[in-house]
Amino acid sequence: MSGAPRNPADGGAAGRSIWTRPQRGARGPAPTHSRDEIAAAAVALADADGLGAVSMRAVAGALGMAAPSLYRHLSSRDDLLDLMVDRCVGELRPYPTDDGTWQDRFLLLARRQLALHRRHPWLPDAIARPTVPGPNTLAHFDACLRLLQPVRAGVAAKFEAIAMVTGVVSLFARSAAAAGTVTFDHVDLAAYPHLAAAFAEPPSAPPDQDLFERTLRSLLTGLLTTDHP
Amino acid sequence: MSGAPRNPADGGAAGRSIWTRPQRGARGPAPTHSRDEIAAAAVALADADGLGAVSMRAVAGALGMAAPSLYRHLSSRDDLLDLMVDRCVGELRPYPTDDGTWQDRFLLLARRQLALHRRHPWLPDAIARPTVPGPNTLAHFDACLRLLQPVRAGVAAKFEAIAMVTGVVSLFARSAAAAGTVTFDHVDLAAYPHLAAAFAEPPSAPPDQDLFERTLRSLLTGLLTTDHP
DNA sequence: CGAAACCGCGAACGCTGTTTGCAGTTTACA
DNA sequence: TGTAAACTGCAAACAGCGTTCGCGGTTTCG
Repeated sequence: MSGAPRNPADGGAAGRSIWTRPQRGARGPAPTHSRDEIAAAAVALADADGLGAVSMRAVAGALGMAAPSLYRHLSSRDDLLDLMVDRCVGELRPYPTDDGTWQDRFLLLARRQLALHRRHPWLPDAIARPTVPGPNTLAHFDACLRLLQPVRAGVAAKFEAIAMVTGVVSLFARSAAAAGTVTFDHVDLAAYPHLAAAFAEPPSAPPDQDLFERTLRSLLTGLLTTDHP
Repeated sequence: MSGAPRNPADGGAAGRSIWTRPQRGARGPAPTHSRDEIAAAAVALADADGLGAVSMRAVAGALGMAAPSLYRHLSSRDDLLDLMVDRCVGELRPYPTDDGTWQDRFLLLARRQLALHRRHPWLPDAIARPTVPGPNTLAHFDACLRLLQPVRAGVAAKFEAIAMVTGVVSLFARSAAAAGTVTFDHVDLAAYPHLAAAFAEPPSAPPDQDLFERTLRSLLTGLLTTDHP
Protein backbone atom coordinates (compact mmCIF):
# COMPACT_ATOMS: atom_id res chain seq x y z
CA MET A 1 0.00 0.00 0.00
CA SER A 2 2.70 2.49 0.98
CA GLY A 3 4.74 4.12 -1.78
CA ALA A 4 7.34 1.77 -3.16
CA PRO A 5 10.47 2.18 -1.00
CA ARG A 6 13.14 1.99 -3.64
CA ASN A 7 16.66 0.93 -2.89
CA PRO A 8 18.84 4.01 -3.35
CA ALA A 9 21.50 1.82 -4.92
CA ASP A 10 19.10 1.26 -7.79
CA GLY A 11 19.18 4.96 -8.41
CA GLY A 12 16.55 6.83 -10.26
CA ALA A 13 16.36 6.83 -14.00
CA ALA A 14 19.40 9.12 -13.94
CA GLY A 15 21.81 7.32 -11.59
CA ARG A 16 22.90 4.28 -13.54
CA SER A 17 26.41 3.67 -12.25
CA ILE A 18 27.84 3.91 -8.76
CA TRP A 19 29.64 7.12 -9.55
CA THR A 20 26.44 9.00 -10.35
CA ARG A 21 24.71 7.86 -7.19
CA PRO A 22 24.87 9.56 -3.77
CA GLN A 23 26.92 7.70 -1.18
CA ARG A 24 23.98 7.83 1.23
CA GLY A 25 20.45 9.06 1.37
CA ALA A 26 19.45 12.25 3.08
CA ARG A 27 16.80 10.80 5.29
CA GLY A 28 17.52 7.65 7.24
CA PRO A 29 20.15 6.70 9.83
CA ALA A 30 23.81 7.02 8.96
CA PRO A 31 25.24 3.91 7.32
CA THR A 32 27.55 2.03 9.64
CA HIS A 33 30.13 1.70 6.87
CA SER A 34 31.20 4.03 4.09
CA ARG A 35 31.81 3.20 0.47
CA ASP A 36 35.54 3.54 1.03
CA GLU A 37 35.49 1.12 3.93
CA ILE A 38 33.72 -1.44 1.77
CA ALA A 39 36.18 -0.98 -1.08
CA ALA A 40 39.14 -1.22 1.31
CA ALA A 41 37.85 -4.43 2.86
CA ALA A 42 37.24 -5.97 -0.56
CA VAL A 43 40.72 -4.99 -1.79
CA ALA A 44 42.29 -6.46 1.33
CA LEU A 45 40.46 -9.72 0.74
CA ALA A 46 41.52 -9.83 -2.91
CA ASP A 47 45.14 -9.04 -2.08
CA ALA A 48 45.19 -11.83 0.46
CA ASP A 49 43.35 -14.64 -1.30
CA GLY A 50 42.58 -13.56 -4.85
CA LEU A 51 39.49 -12.24 -6.51
CA GLY A 52 37.61 -15.43 -5.87
CA ALA A 53 37.72 -14.69 -2.15
CA VAL A 54 35.78 -11.48 -2.73
CA SER A 55 32.25 -12.73 -2.25
CA MET A 56 29.47 -10.52 -1.04
CA ARG A 57 29.18 -12.59 2.11
CA ALA A 58 32.94 -12.46 2.73
CA VAL A 59 33.18 -8.71 2.24
CA ALA A 60 30.17 -8.15 4.44
CA GLY A 61 31.57 -10.51 7.05
CA ALA A 62 34.91 -8.71 7.07
CA LEU A 63 33.01 -5.56 7.99
CA GLY A 64 30.86 -7.26 10.58
CA MET A 65 27.65 -6.99 8.62
CA ALA A 66 25.32 -9.33 6.77
CA ALA A 67 25.48 -9.87 3.03
CA PRO A 68 22.21 -8.23 1.99
CA SER A 69 23.22 -5.02 3.71
CA LEU A 70 25.85 -4.48 1.02
CA TYR A 71 23.05 -3.92 -1.46
CA ARG A 72 22.23 -0.69 0.33
CA HIS A 73 25.53 0.61 -1.07
CA LEU A 74 26.02 -1.43 -4.24
CA SER A 75 23.55 -2.58 -6.83
CA SER A 76 25.61 -5.63 -7.77
CA ARG A 77 28.97 -7.31 -7.36
CA ASP A 78 30.15 -5.55 -10.50
CA ASP A 79 29.71 -2.28 -8.67
CA LEU A 80 31.99 -3.63 -5.97
CA LEU A 81 34.64 -4.52 -8.53
CA ASP A 82 34.36 -1.07 -10.08
CA LEU A 83 34.93 0.40 -6.64
CA MET A 84 37.97 -1.81 -6.05
CA VAL A 85 39.54 -1.01 -9.40
CA ASP A 86 39.09 2.72 -9.04
CA ARG A 87 40.45 2.66 -5.51
CA CYS A 88 43.62 0.92 -6.69
CA VAL A 89 44.03 3.17 -9.72
CA GLY A 90 44.12 6.01 -7.22
CA GLU A 91 47.44 4.65 -5.98
CA LEU A 92 49.01 5.77 -9.26
CA ARG A 93 49.05 9.32 -7.99
CA PRO A 94 50.93 11.57 -8.19
CA TYR A 95 51.36 11.53 -11.94
CA PRO A 96 54.71 12.34 -13.56
CA THR A 97 55.21 15.88 -14.74
CA ASP A 98 58.74 17.17 -14.78
CA ASP A 99 61.69 15.33 -16.18
CA GLY A 100 62.75 13.97 -19.53
CA THR A 101 60.99 13.45 -22.81
CA TRP A 102 57.34 12.47 -23.04
CA GLN A 103 58.47 8.89 -23.51
CA ASP A 104 60.44 9.00 -20.27
CA ARG A 105 57.45 10.37 -18.44
CA PHE A 106 55.07 7.83 -19.92
CA LEU A 107 57.48 5.05 -19.04
CA LEU A 108 57.65 6.27 -15.48
CA LEU A 109 53.87 6.04 -15.29
CA ALA A 110 54.01 2.55 -16.81
CA ARG A 111 56.47 1.51 -14.11
CA ARG A 112 54.05 2.75 -11.48
CA GLN A 113 51.32 0.69 -13.16
CA LEU A 114 53.57 -2.35 -13.10
CA ALA A 115 54.18 -1.90 -9.37
CA LEU A 116 50.44 -1.52 -8.90
CA HIS A 117 49.77 -4.82 -10.64
CA ARG A 118 52.39 -6.48 -8.48
CA ARG A 119 50.65 -5.18 -5.38
CA HIS A 120 47.20 -6.25 -6.63
CA PRO A 121 47.63 -9.30 -8.88
CA TRP A 122 43.87 -9.64 -9.30
CA LEU A 123 43.61 -6.31 -11.13
CA PRO A 124 43.67 -7.73 -14.68
CA ASP A 125 40.81 -10.08 -13.86
CA ALA A 126 38.82 -7.22 -12.37
CA ILE A 127 39.40 -5.01 -15.41
CA ALA A 128 38.63 -7.71 -17.99
CA ARG A 129 34.98 -6.77 -17.90
CA PRO A 130 32.80 -3.88 -19.04
CA THR A 131 33.78 -1.25 -16.52
CA VAL A 132 32.40 2.14 -15.65
CA PRO A 133 35.38 4.44 -15.04
CA GLY A 134 35.49 6.14 -11.65
CA PRO A 135 37.14 9.42 -10.77
CA ASN A 136 40.60 7.95 -10.31
CA THR A 137 40.41 6.09 -13.61
CA LEU A 138 39.30 9.26 -15.36
CA ALA A 139 42.14 11.17 -13.74
CA HIS A 140 44.57 8.53 -14.92
CA PHE A 141 43.34 8.77 -18.50
CA ASP A 142 43.52 12.53 -18.26
CA ALA A 143 47.12 12.32 -17.07
CA CYS A 144 48.00 9.96 -19.91
CA LEU A 145 46.55 12.33 -22.47
CA ARG A 146 48.44 15.20 -20.88
CA LEU A 147 51.69 13.27 -21.13
CA LEU A 148 50.95 12.56 -24.77
CA GLN A 149 50.21 16.17 -25.58
CA PRO A 150 53.52 16.71 -27.42
CA VAL A 151 52.75 13.74 -29.66
CA ARG A 152 51.32 14.59 -33.06
CA ALA A 153 48.80 11.81 -33.43
CA GLY A 154 45.04 11.41 -33.51
CA VAL A 155 42.99 10.92 -30.38
CA ALA A 156 42.03 7.40 -31.42
CA ALA A 157 45.67 6.44 -31.85
CA LYS A 158 46.48 7.83 -28.42
CA PHE A 159 43.72 5.85 -26.77
CA GLU A 160 44.90 2.76 -28.59
CA ALA A 161 48.41 3.36 -27.33
CA ILE A 162 47.24 3.90 -23.76
CA ALA A 163 45.19 0.71 -23.82
CA MET A 164 48.05 -1.23 -25.37
CA VAL A 165 50.56 -0.01 -22.81
CA THR A 166 48.18 -0.88 -20.01
CA GLY A 167 47.70 -4.32 -21.52
CA VAL A 168 51.41 -4.94 -21.91
CA VAL A 169 51.97 -3.85 -18.33
CA SER A 170 49.47 -6.45 -17.19
CA LEU A 171 51.21 -9.03 -19.39
CA PHE A 172 54.51 -8.31 -17.69
CA ALA A 173 52.87 -8.43 -14.30
CA ARG A 174 51.29 -11.77 -15.15
CA SER A 175 54.53 -13.30 -16.41
CA ALA A 176 56.24 -12.13 -13.25
CA ALA A 177 53.55 -13.62 -11.06
CA ALA A 178 53.81 -16.83 -13.13
CA ALA A 179 50.02 -16.93 -13.16
CA GLY A 180 48.15 -18.01 -16.24
CA THR A 181 51.34 -19.58 -17.44
CA VAL A 182 51.57 -23.08 -18.76
CA THR A 183 53.88 -25.43 -16.94
CA PHE A 184 55.68 -28.18 -18.77
CA ASP A 185 56.24 -30.38 -15.75
CA HIS A 186 55.47 -34.07 -16.14
CA VAL A 187 54.83 -33.77 -19.86
CA ASP A 188 56.21 -36.17 -22.40
CA LEU A 189 58.02 -34.06 -24.95
CA ALA A 190 59.05 -36.91 -27.22
CA ALA A 191 56.76 -35.81 -30.06
CA TYR A 192 57.88 -32.17 -29.89
CA PRO A 193 61.54 -31.98 -30.93
CA HIS A 194 62.03 -28.24 -30.63
CA LEU A 195 60.44 -28.11 -27.20
CA ALA A 196 62.58 -31.03 -26.08
CA ALA A 197 65.71 -29.37 -27.44
CA ALA A 198 64.81 -26.15 -25.69
CA PHE A 199 64.58 -27.86 -22.33
CA ALA A 200 67.70 -29.91 -22.99
CA GLU A 201 69.71 -26.71 -23.35
CA PRO A 202 71.40 -25.41 -20.25
CA PRO A 203 69.08 -22.81 -18.76
CA SER A 204 70.00 -19.61 -20.51
CA ALA A 205 70.28 -16.33 -18.71
CA PRO A 206 66.95 -14.69 -18.03
CA PRO A 207 66.02 -12.05 -20.56
CA ASP A 208 67.27 -8.54 -20.35
CA GLN A 209 66.60 -6.83 -17.09
CA ASP A 210 65.23 -3.80 -18.87
CA LEU A 211 63.01 -5.83 -21.13
CA PHE A 212 60.07 -3.87 -19.81
CA GLU A 213 61.54 -0.55 -20.82
CA ARG A 214 62.71 -1.75 -24.22
CA THR A 215 59.37 -3.34 -25.00
CA LEU A 216 57.36 -0.31 -24.09
CA ARG A 217 59.67 2.10 -25.89
CA SER A 218 59.45 0.12 -29.10
CA LEU A 219 55.72 -0.17 -28.65
CA LEU A 220 55.23 3.56 -28.09
CA THR A 221 57.34 4.66 -31.02
CA GLY A 222 55.71 1.99 -33.16
CA LEU A 223 52.22 3.05 -32.24
CA LEU A 224 52.55 6.81 -32.12
CA THR A 225 55.07 7.47 -34.85
CA THR A 226 53.71 7.56 -38.36
CA ASP A 227 56.21 7.33 -41.16
CA HIS A 228 54.02 8.75 -43.87
CA PRO A 229 53.52 12.53 -43.55
CA MET B 1 32.96 -54.29 1.38
CA SER B 2 33.90 -54.38 -2.29
CA GLY B 3 37.13 -52.80 -3.41
CA ALA B 4 36.81 -49.05 -3.68
CA PRO B 5 35.52 -48.31 -7.21
CA ARG B 6 37.59 -45.28 -8.08
CA ASN B 7 36.52 -42.76 -10.64
CA PRO B 8 38.85 -43.12 -13.62
CA ALA B 9 38.84 -39.36 -14.04
CA ASP B 10 40.63 -39.16 -10.72
CA GLY B 11 43.41 -41.18 -12.20
CA GLY B 12 45.91 -43.12 -10.23
CA ALA B 13 48.78 -41.47 -8.46
CA ALA B 14 50.38 -41.05 -11.88
CA GLY B 15 47.57 -39.53 -13.98
CA ARG B 16 47.23 -36.00 -12.67
CA SER B 17 46.02 -34.08 -15.71
CA ILE B 18 43.52 -35.01 -18.39
CA TRP B 19 46.19 -35.57 -20.94
CA THR B 20 47.83 -38.35 -18.95
CA ARG B 21 44.59 -40.18 -18.38
CA PRO B 22 42.98 -42.74 -20.70
CA GLN B 23 39.90 -41.51 -22.53
CA ARG B 24 37.95 -44.54 -21.28
CA GLY B 25 38.48 -47.54 -19.10
CA ALA B 26 39.07 -51.00 -20.55
CA ARG B 27 36.30 -52.76 -18.75
CA GLY B 28 32.83 -51.24 -18.68
CA PRO B 29 30.37 -50.21 -21.38
CA ALA B 30 31.43 -47.74 -24.03
CA PRO B 31 30.81 -44.12 -23.04
CA THR B 32 27.95 -42.59 -24.97
CA HIS B 33 30.03 -39.50 -25.68
CA SER B 34 33.69 -39.01 -26.41
CA ARG B 35 36.05 -36.42 -25.01
CA ASP B 36 35.99 -34.60 -28.33
CA GLU B 37 32.22 -34.43 -28.39
CA ILE B 38 32.24 -32.90 -24.93
CA ALA B 39 34.86 -30.34 -25.90
CA ALA B 40 32.99 -29.50 -29.09
CA ALA B 41 29.72 -28.96 -27.24
CA ALA B 42 31.41 -26.76 -24.65
CA VAL B 43 33.15 -24.68 -27.32
CA ALA B 44 29.87 -24.23 -29.18
CA LEU B 45 28.22 -23.01 -26.01
CA ALA B 46 31.05 -20.58 -25.28
CA ASP B 47 31.07 -19.25 -28.83
CA ALA B 48 27.35 -18.62 -28.65
CA ASP B 49 26.89 -17.14 -25.18
CA GLY B 50 30.30 -16.65 -23.60
CA LEU B 51 32.29 -18.62 -21.10
CA GLY B 52 29.70 -18.05 -18.41
CA ALA B 53 27.26 -20.17 -20.36
CA VAL B 54 29.60 -23.14 -20.08
CA SER B 55 28.27 -24.76 -16.94
CA MET B 56 28.55 -28.44 -16.28
CA ARG B 57 24.79 -28.78 -16.44
CA ALA B 58 24.58 -26.83 -19.69
CA VAL B 59 27.31 -28.84 -21.39
CA ALA B 60 25.79 -32.08 -20.19
CA GLY B 61 22.36 -30.94 -21.29
CA ALA B 62 23.63 -30.03 -24.77
CA LEU B 63 24.79 -33.62 -25.09
CA GLY B 64 21.59 -35.08 -23.68
CA MET B 65 23.14 -36.33 -20.48
CA ALA B 66 23.01 -35.43 -16.81
CA ALA B 67 25.58 -33.22 -15.14
CA PRO B 68 27.28 -35.78 -12.88
CA SER B 69 27.98 -38.00 -15.87
CA LEU B 70 30.54 -35.46 -17.03
CA TYR B 71 32.68 -36.37 -14.06
CA ARG B 72 33.27 -39.76 -15.63
CA HIS B 73 35.33 -37.92 -18.25
CA LEU B 74 36.56 -34.83 -16.39
CA SER B 75 37.73 -34.41 -12.84
CA SER B 76 36.67 -30.77 -12.68
CA ARG B 77 35.48 -27.83 -14.72
CA ASP B 78 39.09 -26.76 -15.15
CA ASP B 79 39.65 -29.96 -17.07
CA LEU B 80 36.83 -28.97 -19.36
CA LEU B 81 38.40 -25.56 -19.98
CA ASP B 82 41.75 -27.21 -20.70
CA LEU B 83 40.00 -29.40 -23.25
CA MET B 84 38.31 -26.42 -24.87
CA VAL B 85 41.51 -24.39 -25.10
CA ASP B 86 43.51 -27.21 -26.61
CA ARG B 87 40.77 -27.98 -29.08
CA CYS B 88 40.77 -24.38 -30.31
CA VAL B 89 44.56 -24.15 -30.42
CA GLY B 90 44.37 -27.08 -32.81
CA GLU B 91 42.70 -24.75 -35.31
CA LEU B 92 46.03 -22.97 -35.73
CA ARG B 93 47.23 -25.81 -37.92
CA PRO B 94 48.84 -26.01 -40.34
CA TYR B 95 51.79 -23.95 -39.14
CA PRO B 96 53.71 -21.67 -41.50
CA THR B 97 56.83 -23.07 -43.04
CA ASP B 98 57.80 -21.72 -46.40
CA ASP B 99 57.90 -18.09 -47.32
CA GLY B 100 59.77 -15.03 -46.18
CA THR B 101 61.92 -14.21 -43.21
CA TRP B 102 61.35 -15.71 -39.78
CA GLN B 103 59.55 -12.52 -38.85
CA ASP B 104 57.17 -12.89 -41.77
CA ARG B 105 56.42 -16.46 -40.78
CA PHE B 106 55.93 -15.59 -37.14
CA LEU B 107 53.63 -12.75 -38.11
CA LEU B 108 51.58 -15.09 -40.25
CA LEU B 109 51.12 -17.34 -37.24
CA ALA B 110 50.18 -14.32 -35.14
CA ARG B 111 47.52 -13.42 -37.68
CA ARG B 112 46.13 -16.90 -37.41
CA GLN B 113 46.04 -16.48 -33.65
CA LEU B 114 44.21 -13.19 -34.05
CA ALA B 115 41.60 -14.84 -36.24
CA LEU B 116 41.32 -17.61 -33.66
CA HIS B 117 40.60 -15.09 -30.91
CA ARG B 118 37.99 -13.45 -33.10
CA ARG B 119 36.29 -16.78 -33.57
CA HIS B 120 36.46 -17.62 -29.85
CA PRO B 121 36.36 -14.37 -27.89
CA TRP B 122 36.31 -16.27 -24.58
CA LEU B 123 39.79 -17.70 -25.15
CA PRO B 124 41.70 -15.11 -23.09
CA ASP B 125 39.46 -15.76 -20.11
CA ALA B 126 39.96 -19.49 -20.45
CA ILE B 127 43.74 -19.14 -20.68
CA ALA B 128 44.04 -16.70 -17.76
CA ARG B 129 44.38 -19.56 -15.35
CA PRO B 130 46.97 -22.21 -14.50
CA THR B 131 46.67 -24.46 -17.52
CA VAL B 132 48.03 -27.87 -18.33
CA PRO B 133 49.11 -27.80 -22.00
CA GLY B 134 47.51 -30.38 -24.25
CA PRO B 135 48.93 -31.88 -27.42
CA ASN B 136 47.81 -29.03 -29.66
CA THR B 137 49.24 -26.42 -27.31
CA LEU B 138 52.53 -28.30 -27.18
CA ALA B 139 52.57 -28.53 -30.96
CA HIS B 140 51.97 -24.80 -31.18
CA PHE B 141 54.87 -24.04 -28.86
CA ASP B 142 57.00 -26.43 -30.84
CA ALA B 143 56.10 -24.68 -34.06
CA CYS B 144 56.91 -21.29 -32.51
CA LEU B 145 60.33 -22.49 -31.43
CA ARG B 146 60.93 -23.91 -34.87
CA LEU B 147 60.08 -20.58 -36.45
CA LEU B 148 62.46 -18.87 -34.06
CA GLN B 149 65.29 -21.25 -34.81
CA PRO B 150 67.23 -18.72 -36.92
CA VAL B 151 67.12 -16.25 -34.04
CA ARG B 152 70.24 -16.08 -31.91
CA ALA B 153 68.70 -15.67 -28.49
CA GLY B 154 68.37 -17.68 -25.30
CA VAL B 155 65.49 -20.07 -24.75
CA ALA B 156 64.10 -17.95 -21.95
CA ALA B 157 64.02 -14.91 -24.21
CA LYS B 158 62.22 -16.89 -26.90
CA PHE B 159 59.58 -18.09 -24.48
CA GLU B 160 59.16 -14.54 -23.24
CA ALA B 161 58.69 -13.36 -26.80
CA ILE B 162 56.16 -16.07 -27.58
CA ALA B 163 54.15 -15.27 -24.48
CA MET B 164 54.30 -11.56 -25.22
CA VAL B 165 53.16 -11.98 -28.81
CA THR B 166 50.31 -14.20 -27.68
CA GLY B 167 49.36 -11.60 -25.10
CA VAL B 168 49.45 -8.75 -27.57
CA VAL B 169 47.34 -10.75 -29.97
CA SER B 170 44.72 -11.15 -27.27
CA LEU B 171 44.92 -7.43 -26.56
CA PHE B 172 44.20 -6.65 -30.19
CA ALA B 173 41.38 -9.15 -30.23
CA ARG B 174 39.92 -7.59 -27.12
CA SER B 175 40.11 -4.05 -28.45
CA ALA B 176 38.41 -5.20 -31.62
CA ALA B 177 35.66 -6.91 -29.67
CA ALA B 178 35.37 -3.74 -27.56
CA ALA B 179 35.13 -5.95 -24.50
CA GLY B 180 36.79 -5.05 -21.26
CA THR B 181 36.93 -1.50 -22.51
CA VAL B 182 35.84 1.46 -20.50
CA THR B 183 33.09 3.57 -21.96
CA PHE B 184 32.91 7.28 -21.34
CA ASP B 185 29.21 7.66 -21.98
CA HIS B 186 27.21 9.70 -19.50
CA VAL B 187 30.29 10.82 -17.61
CA ASP B 188 30.88 14.37 -16.51
CA LEU B 189 34.28 15.31 -17.89
CA ALA B 190 34.37 18.81 -16.42
CA ALA B 191 37.19 18.00 -14.01
CA TYR B 192 39.32 16.30 -16.65
CA PRO B 193 40.43 18.92 -19.17
CA HIS B 194 42.51 16.71 -21.45
CA LEU B 195 39.80 14.06 -21.67
CA ALA B 196 37.23 16.73 -22.43
CA ALA B 197 39.46 18.22 -25.10
CA ALA B 198 40.00 14.80 -26.64
CA PHE B 199 36.28 14.24 -27.00
CA ALA B 200 35.70 17.77 -28.22
CA GLU B 201 38.04 17.15 -31.14
CA PRO B 202 36.48 15.94 -34.35
CA PRO B 203 36.78 12.18 -34.38
CA SER B 204 40.17 11.46 -35.86
CA ALA B 205 40.78 8.74 -38.34
CA PRO B 206 41.07 5.31 -36.81
CA PRO B 207 44.64 4.18 -36.26
CA ASP B 208 46.69 2.63 -38.97
CA GLN B 209 45.15 -0.39 -40.58
CA ASP B 210 48.34 -2.36 -40.22
CA LEU B 211 48.79 -1.41 -36.60
CA PHE B 212 48.82 -5.09 -35.76
CA GLU B 213 51.74 -5.85 -38.03
CA ARG B 214 53.72 -2.78 -37.03
CA THR B 215 53.23 -3.45 -33.35
CA LEU B 216 54.28 -7.05 -33.53
CA ARG B 217 57.28 -6.35 -35.73
CA SER B 218 58.58 -3.72 -33.36
CA LEU B 219 57.87 -6.03 -30.46
CA LEU B 220 59.71 -8.96 -32.00
CA THR B 221 62.79 -7.00 -32.99
CA GLY B 222 62.75 -5.31 -29.61
CA LEU B 223 62.51 -8.54 -27.70
CA LEU B 224 64.75 -10.80 -29.72
CA THR B 225 67.43 -8.40 -30.90
CA THR B 226 70.14 -7.69 -28.40
CA ASP B 227 72.34 -4.68 -29.08
CA HIS B 228 75.18 -5.62 -26.77
CA PRO B 229 77.36 -8.44 -28.08
C1' DC C 1 3.49 14.89 15.23
C1' DG C 2 2.92 12.08 11.23
C1' DA C 3 4.71 10.48 7.09
C1' DA C 4 8.25 9.45 4.15
C1' DA C 5 12.71 7.75 3.40
C1' DC C 6 16.40 5.00 4.70
C1' DC C 7 19.42 1.19 7.20
C1' DG C 8 20.26 -3.53 8.44
C1' DC C 9 19.03 -8.19 8.04
C1' DG C 10 16.67 -13.13 8.39
C1' DA C 11 14.84 -15.97 5.08
C1' DA C 12 14.55 -17.58 0.72
C1' DC C 13 15.29 -18.41 -4.58
C1' DG C 14 17.79 -20.11 -8.38
C1' DC C 15 22.04 -21.04 -9.81
C1' DT C 16 26.78 -23.10 -9.54
C1' DG C 17 30.54 -27.07 -9.10
C1' DT C 18 30.92 -31.33 -6.95
C1' DT C 19 30.13 -35.85 -4.13
C1' DT C 20 27.72 -39.99 -2.93
C1' DG C 21 25.48 -44.22 -3.62
C1' DC C 22 23.23 -47.26 -6.51
C1' DA C 23 21.55 -49.98 -10.72
C1' DG C 24 22.92 -51.75 -15.02
C1' DT C 25 26.57 -53.17 -18.48
C1' DT C 26 30.82 -54.91 -20.25
C1' DT C 27 35.16 -57.09 -19.90
C1' DA C 28 39.02 -60.01 -17.99
C1' DC C 29 40.42 -63.88 -15.75
C1' DA C 30 40.15 -68.43 -13.48
C1' DT D 1 31.79 -70.61 -18.97
C1' DG D 2 31.09 -68.34 -14.54
C1' DT D 3 32.14 -64.82 -11.66
C1' DA D 4 34.20 -60.87 -9.94
C1' DA D 5 36.05 -56.59 -11.02
C1' DA D 6 35.72 -52.46 -13.38
C1' DC D 7 33.20 -49.21 -15.67
C1' DT D 8 28.97 -46.04 -17.15
C1' DG D 9 25.19 -43.13 -16.17
C1' DC D 10 22.27 -40.84 -13.02
C1' DA D 11 18.96 -39.17 -9.08
C1' DA D 12 19.64 -36.94 -4.92
C1' DA D 13 21.98 -34.04 -2.13
C1' DC D 14 25.45 -30.43 -0.27
C1' DA D 15 27.75 -26.12 0.24
C1' DG D 16 28.50 -21.92 -1.73
C1' DC D 17 27.35 -18.16 -4.79
C1' DG D 18 24.76 -13.48 -6.23
C1' DT D 19 20.55 -11.55 -5.43
C1' DT D 20 15.54 -10.32 -3.87
C1' DC D 21 11.81 -9.79 -0.57
C1' DG D 22 9.74 -8.08 3.32
C1' DC D 23 10.01 -6.75 7.89
C1' DG D 24 11.26 -3.78 12.22
C1' DG D 25 13.79 0.08 13.84
C1' DT D 26 15.83 4.81 13.01
C1' DT D 27 16.34 9.33 11.19
C1' DT D 28 14.79 13.44 8.91
C1' DC D 29 11.49 16.45 6.45
C1' DG D 30 7.16 19.05 6.10
